[in-house]
Order: sequence, then C-alpha cells, then structure tokens
Amino acid sequence: MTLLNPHDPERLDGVRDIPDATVARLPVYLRALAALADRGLTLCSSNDLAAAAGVNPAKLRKDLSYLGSYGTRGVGYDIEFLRYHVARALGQTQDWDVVIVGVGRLGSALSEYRGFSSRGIRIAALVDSDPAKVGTTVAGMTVAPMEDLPALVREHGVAIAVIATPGEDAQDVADALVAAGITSILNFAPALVKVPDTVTVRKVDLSIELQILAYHEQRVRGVAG
Amino acid sequence: MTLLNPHDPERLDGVRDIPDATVARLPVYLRALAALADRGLTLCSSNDLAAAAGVNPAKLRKDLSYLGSYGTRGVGYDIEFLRYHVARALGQTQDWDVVIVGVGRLGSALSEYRGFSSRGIRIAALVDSDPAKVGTTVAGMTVAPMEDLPALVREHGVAIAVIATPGEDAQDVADALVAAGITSILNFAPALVKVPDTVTVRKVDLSIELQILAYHEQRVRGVAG
DNA sequence: CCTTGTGAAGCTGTTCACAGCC
DNA sequence: GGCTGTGAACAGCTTCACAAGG
Repeated sequence: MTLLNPHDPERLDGVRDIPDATVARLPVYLRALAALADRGLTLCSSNDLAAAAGVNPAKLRKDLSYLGSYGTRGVGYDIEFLRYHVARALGQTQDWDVVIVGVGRLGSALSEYRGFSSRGIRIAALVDSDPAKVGTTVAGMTVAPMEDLPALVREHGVAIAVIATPGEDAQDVADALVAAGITSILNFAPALVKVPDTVTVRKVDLSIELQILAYHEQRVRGVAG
Repeated sequence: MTLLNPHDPERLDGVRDIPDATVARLPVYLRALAALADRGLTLCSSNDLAAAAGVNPAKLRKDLSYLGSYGTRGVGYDIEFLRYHVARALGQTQDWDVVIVGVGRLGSALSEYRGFSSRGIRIAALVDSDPAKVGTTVAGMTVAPMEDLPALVREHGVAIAVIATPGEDAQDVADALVAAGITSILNFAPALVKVPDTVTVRKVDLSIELQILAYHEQRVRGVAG
C-alpha cells in the first residue's frame, strides 16, 4: 500500500504529475547519484548532489520534492534510498525494450552503444527497409525487414522506437511504427514527423545543435570584432 | 548602414538579443523554408510555414519578429528573402569549422554525416587520443593526435568542437579543447563537463532521451493497466 | 545548528487577440 | 479582407529565502 500525505498530488494509480523539466533532469540526478556511490559515499546533501549534477541546489530540492520527501532535514539524502526512488519514478523498475529503425552509421553506432543497459534500456531489435541490410548482423543482432515490425513489437512488448534513417524516410517509418503499436519515438532523422497525439515524439537533431552553437559563436565574434 | 527603429533592441554591432528558445527553433524554420522552396513556392503565410515547421503560427511570428520585420501584412513572407535573413541571424553567412574528438562509432558516424554542409557546418578535423586510431582515415580525413589540437584550432580558426568519447574521457577532452581555444562544445559523452563560463556547452545524451520516453510510457501504462 | 521542503517572487516562454498595414 | 507584428494575459520554470524539523 502506498503512503499518501495530504499535500501530495499522487493519483490513485500511483502516478504523480512531474513537470517535464524535472523529468528531463531525473536521469542526470541518477547518474550523479551513481557517481557519488562509486566514490564510496552513502549520504549526500542537496549541495553535493547539485554540484555533481551541475544544477542549482534549490532546483534539485524542488525537483526531488515532486517525487516525495526522501531526504532528512539537517542530514541530507541517503544515496541508495534516493537512487531507488528516482529510478522508480522514471519507470526503471523494469527494462524497456527499444527497436531501432535504420542501421546506417548512426543506427549501428546506437545499436552497439554500451551504457543503455544500466539505464533500463534494452535494444531488442533492429529493422531496416534496405534489402541489402536485412539479414546482416549488427551488434550481434540480425537486421529484420520492415514487414516484421508489428510482430517484433507484439512479441517483445516494445513501446519505444528510434528512427535513425535519412530524413526523407522518417515519415514513412513513423507511420509504420505507429501502425505497429509503438507509442514513443526518438527521432534522429532531420525531419519533422507527424503522429497521432497518443504518440510521444522526441527529436534529436545534430545539425541543429551545431547551428545553435554557431549562433552563439557569431554573437561573441560580433562583439569581440 | 543598418536600419534602426526605435523599439528595436538592436545593438551597435548589429547583434540582437534573440531568446534562447527562439534561436533553437530558427534552424527548424530554415529547414521548413527549404522544403517550401523545393515545392516551388516563393511566398508563404505564417500559417503555411508554421505547419511545415510543426509550431503554432503565433509563436512563429513572434520568433521572426525578434529578427526584424521581414513579412508583408496581408500577404505573407517571401521565402527566399526570409531564408536569407534567418540564415544571417544564425550566422550562416559563413561556414563554421568543427573538430570532432573521438572517432569511435558515434564520432565516425558524425564525421560521415552528409547534411552538415548545407547548414553552414564543415567538419574540419578529427582527433583521437588512441594511438591505434591516430593516422587512420575516417570520412576521408586523417585522424590527428590530441597534441595537434591547438595547432588545428589555430590553423582552421575552429571555434566549435564535438566530444564523442566515452564519458570518463570527456572532462579531460573538454579541458584540452578549452586550452586549445575552443569556445563552443557539443558534448555527446554521458558525463557532465565543467568549463569556464566563457565557453558554451550543449549536451546530447541518448540514454537520457530514451529514459524520458520510458517515463512517459510508464505513465500511460499505469493508467491503462 | 544544519539541511530539507516549499510558498512566494521573478523570469522566461507561449498563446491570445487585435491594432496596424498592405 | 487578410495577414503580420505585438502588447497583454497566461503558463511554466527557476530562484530565493525561510519555516519546519531532524
């Protein structure tokens, strides 16, 4: 049975409403907690953890307060205890199977990335529309054709997919993913994909990141001469 | 001579203060404008462009208003004219040379990515600390040792670097980059890097993106059963 | 006395709705 | 009449500063 305190926005199903900005930082906190634990620490203050995570201590405390009250006033946070509760809030009590669509350079790099597993992420399948790639082995997995998507999604209970195709294929892939029952998509293709609003899409665009940095460079150059 | 209107926050050096959120969307608008131009259009309304970029029309107009007044009331925007001005605001009147540190799978994938060049980004050099990789050819370039960084930065006038190393090397690499004169860093390593505040760092963390999606999945699963 | 947890203030970003202009 | 540009309202996020509590 879950403990409920009166000012707590916990819902009946045990899911709290955590602000987006906070959710995006929880994985950072988790990593910082792991780093502190690796140093042999068992306890930390919000100052310690905020420093390790690169955020303002007040922001850290406010973020953690959305999960519950897991610290001790005058003392700090028990690192393992907090780790457990942050992981739980993120849904890391289970592993999440992910399918990667597109085994070009980026897709292959992602497939072989070690570091997902300790974060509750498991690459369950690779898919590509190119017949020349189907059947080849990447990261120890056999690349499946697009037609297999619905079966793969069903069998593995996959909910999350990564699009690592050229931009022009992204919308077709997204449509296929949605049709196969995927409800969360991480899109690396440099293109906007449209999906029903039951599906969450996050976008990572490498060119855009560099263009933003170029903007700031230009700014300081303009001032400096 | 630059035109100045009274309510305009333009500064003497011609550099305006554009909100961060707007800067992050300008590359998206640029891509959307390119897509409209490819369709043979020469003119578009804020509705058209907002739809192509996946944003609210009011937000688009407000964003563009920070650059200046480049539309025509009752008519819309001249696509080429607006493209030029958005590109200019982003600093794309020149190409920006970028150095990539770390030619593992991700670094190699980035090196060979076509699509940077049309966005004013040029991969100028590859660097790796692993002697086994130094001297090899990746994406048509010879991988240089870390010791060459200062010279490379000086010779090419590089201001922007990408860290594509394992997390444990990221801080050392960042220190070397800062020492070599780099002032903007895109960090793909799953680690926090500390730099002087004269240096801008942006972070792309693949695990974190997937963890955020997993959170949302867990949320809907909790409700759905 | 120390550190958490949190109202309240302040800031940034988004959206609305309409004045201004073609 | 139609579409842009923008003040004003609103929503969300960050920071402050302090009460609460070990």
